[in-house]
Amino acid sequence: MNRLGGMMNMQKERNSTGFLLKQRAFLKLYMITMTEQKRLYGEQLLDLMRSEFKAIGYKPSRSEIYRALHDLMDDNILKREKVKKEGAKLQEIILYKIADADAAALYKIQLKAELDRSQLIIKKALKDNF
Amino acid sequence: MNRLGGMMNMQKERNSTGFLLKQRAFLKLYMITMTEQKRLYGEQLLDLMRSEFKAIGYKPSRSEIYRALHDLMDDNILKREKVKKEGAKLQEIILYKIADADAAALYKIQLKAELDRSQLIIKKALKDNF
DNA sequence: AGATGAACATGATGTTCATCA
DNA sequence: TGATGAACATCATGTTCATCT
Repeated sequence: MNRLGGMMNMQKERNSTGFLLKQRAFLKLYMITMTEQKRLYGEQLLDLMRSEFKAIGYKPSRSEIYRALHDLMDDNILKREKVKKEGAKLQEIILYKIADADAAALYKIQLKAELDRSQLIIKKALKDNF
Repeated sequence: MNRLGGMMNMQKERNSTGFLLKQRAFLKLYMITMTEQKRLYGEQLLDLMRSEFKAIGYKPSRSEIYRALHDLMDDNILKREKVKKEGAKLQEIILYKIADADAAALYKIQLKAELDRSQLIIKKALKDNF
């Protein structure tokens, strides 16, 4: 079916039918921005997201946060730094930092477009149906 | 786990984590509104949706349209009417009409809330990340 | 042949369990 | 014992196939 066998998979990040953006992408965007502002580890990022969106009624799951972070490492946008958690217990946590600022910026630009498009869809639905 | 065994499943229509509304619900809303305005059959509803959203880049699949329609019949919001398609071929099509206007109105109210909430999520993301 | 719908396949995401320091 | 992540389960949705007039 694919005429050029060597054409392979660019742009995985896509909604085949083009409906609203996916939660995973949404979370990746937030993980980047939050990491730009402050070094945090997974559990903190989860708590922060939940408290931020509590009023709106959105409560992301723990796994989805970790999956977003792992994705961003695969994309070479974030990198990890293992750290001994200060305090009594010797526990290891994983702090994230930006690995490639340009790649991060590019991803954000793409997500901006996705968010704008999603907003258009919702606004149109509100106009058409109410 | 469930203290009251007889409590059973009210409110199926829900996003467990409360992210954006699902495509199915979005299409059900449109199917109701379009049917209020004009009696149409499945394939026409599909074409209409696709042309309406072509500019935005959203192209719903045929099956998802039919699933939305079937759902609405299960909900007793729409009902069907088999009709011989006028023109040469004797072909049967299925026109939809509102079965219960109150139920339709109620569903729309609920979807309005879902759309508003989704819009809040997207607006917040635009504000927080850009 | 166009319209409908079921069957099938996959993707997105929630839930549970294991591990590690 | 809290943090991390993998394994598992399920739901949402796209694709393919069958049927009927």
